Amino acid sequence: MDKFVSDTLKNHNLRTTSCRENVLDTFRIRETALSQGDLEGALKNKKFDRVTIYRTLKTFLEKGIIHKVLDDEGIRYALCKERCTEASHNHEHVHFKCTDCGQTNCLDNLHIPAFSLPPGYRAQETSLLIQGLCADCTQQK
Amino acid sequence: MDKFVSDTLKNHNLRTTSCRENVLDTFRIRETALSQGDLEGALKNKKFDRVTIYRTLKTFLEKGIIHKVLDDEGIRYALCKERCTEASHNHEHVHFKCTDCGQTNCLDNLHIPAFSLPPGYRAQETSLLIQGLCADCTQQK
DNA sequence: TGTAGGTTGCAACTCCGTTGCATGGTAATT
DNA sequence: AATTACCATGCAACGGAGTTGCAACCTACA
Repeated sequence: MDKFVSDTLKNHNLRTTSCRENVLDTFRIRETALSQGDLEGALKNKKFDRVTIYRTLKTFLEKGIIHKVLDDEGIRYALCKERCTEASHNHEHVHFKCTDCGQTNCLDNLHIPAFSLPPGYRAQETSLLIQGLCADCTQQK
Repeated sequence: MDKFVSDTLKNHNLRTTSCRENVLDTFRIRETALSQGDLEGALKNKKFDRVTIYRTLKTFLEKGIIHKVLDDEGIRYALCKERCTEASHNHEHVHFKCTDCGQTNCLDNLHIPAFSLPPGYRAQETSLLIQGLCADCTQQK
């Protein structure tokens, strides 16, 4: 199994199990946001119970290994970059969803510009979802 | 029934039915984002079938009367402001979810600052979700 | 007031989120 | 290498939400 996978599990004090290794490896290889259904499909030959995949995702969320990605179609998950740890989860997320190929990716280099909230409001976490055409799909037009 | 309600239905070429009037009126009164479950609860004495409420929301979405609001907990819906019409739906949404009281509101006065996408990317629609404490909940701390 | 066509309620199905519990597996200790 | 405490898994089960088909009903207009 990949070094990133075993290291990640070890660094977050998680037991290395087949399901966790496979889920994490799928995120590593696909490099895009995945839904629970995507994972079930990708690992269907491994015969993991859907509850196990559900609990694996929940555990990874709690540990800060992945984070939620939201769009019109529902909830997906993506790997957190180095900036996220269990103690200080990254409080700013920028995601791009291509309306053509359907892929959703994190734009880690893009930061949310400053904005001013109404009086009395306090921001703790912000996420920006941009929908449009990704570079690959733009070229094909 | 409220004038806003009957006008809105008429302006979008929708027949005025009891369910549509009540759903729209609930949005008008509550002034916050509502889930299908919220609406079922608010209108449970009216005995509308949950499929009817589901279809009402779907119709309102298509007509641009409401729009989806997404956060960790799932999908909610909120009234679109004047800026949205069926032809040109507003392509920028800013929502604030209070982590204390749980309410989600549109921040119509707040615009998403400019940002620059990676080469080749084209934005069509953007939505910013800010989570934190709203003015009411901040005061109570 | 009658009619055409849109709307509703009901049944039914699927998918996802969630929990309890018994079983099985991992990792630390000896 | 064997033991063992505890965590992880699979299975069953439940509720909620999304979705569709269809017959009955109701709105809007002539």
